[in-house]
Amino acid sequence: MAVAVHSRTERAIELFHALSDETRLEIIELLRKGERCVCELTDTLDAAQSRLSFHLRVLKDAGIVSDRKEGRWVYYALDPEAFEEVGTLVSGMKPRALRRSEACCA
Amino acid sequence: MAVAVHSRTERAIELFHALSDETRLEIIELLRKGERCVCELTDTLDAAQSRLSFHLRVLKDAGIVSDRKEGRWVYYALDPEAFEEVGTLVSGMKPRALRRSEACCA
DNA sequence: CCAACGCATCAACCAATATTGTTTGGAGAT
DNA sequence: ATCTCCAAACAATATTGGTTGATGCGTTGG
Repeated sequence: MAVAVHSRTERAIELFHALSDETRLEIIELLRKGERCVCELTDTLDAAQSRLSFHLRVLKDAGIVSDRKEGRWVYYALDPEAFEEVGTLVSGMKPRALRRSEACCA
Repeated sequence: MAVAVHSRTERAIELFHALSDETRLEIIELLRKGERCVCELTDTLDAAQSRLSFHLRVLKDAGIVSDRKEGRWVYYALDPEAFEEVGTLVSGMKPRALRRSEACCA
């Protein structure tokens, strides 16, 4: 499921977009302490279940979290690889020229 | 100009949002080669001037690019500090527990 | 001084995203 | 079986974000 062949740029957009939302950053901050079920996230974040479900899906599609089903609960956890990937992407965006290579527009 | 006192989270959102758009990533890729005026960006990216102006503002507000006025041209360049900042932010988001600390919802 | 240029800003519009409430379905428990 | 609980899926609405075209302002060259 969710195959989606990504260009490098599309992948960057997906990751950065997933990280550019307050609720999702709060989820990530919570999950840093270890995996959590949706019920605890809704309690802690005081958010409607359907809202969290939406944001968890965005994070999951981006590969930032993974989910695991156990009984009637679903546990979400951070995927460390995603953060490595973001780090690599950011490194590749740094300027390689130190200002004023040669300007355009003479 | 653009004072805006940011919480850590708000700052992260601003940065990630600025990076989550194709046009803006293209601008960044171009600027890696050195500073450029808006006119060259419009030519290279084949984008309307007002469109680029919009995206350049987003990047500038986020501190990702800086601008320099010279005669009738405005030159934009990447600000390396911003990428350090993003790197730091990402590092601080990595999970500190390696899965299953203690689960909730027993 | 005026016309052309380079860029920012604004308003209007359209597309994409987020929120809310409701519904559906799967897993226990009784 | 049935009831309860958890979470995903759906639909409707509200909000945000990006694009476009027009306008305005400073700069430069004639």
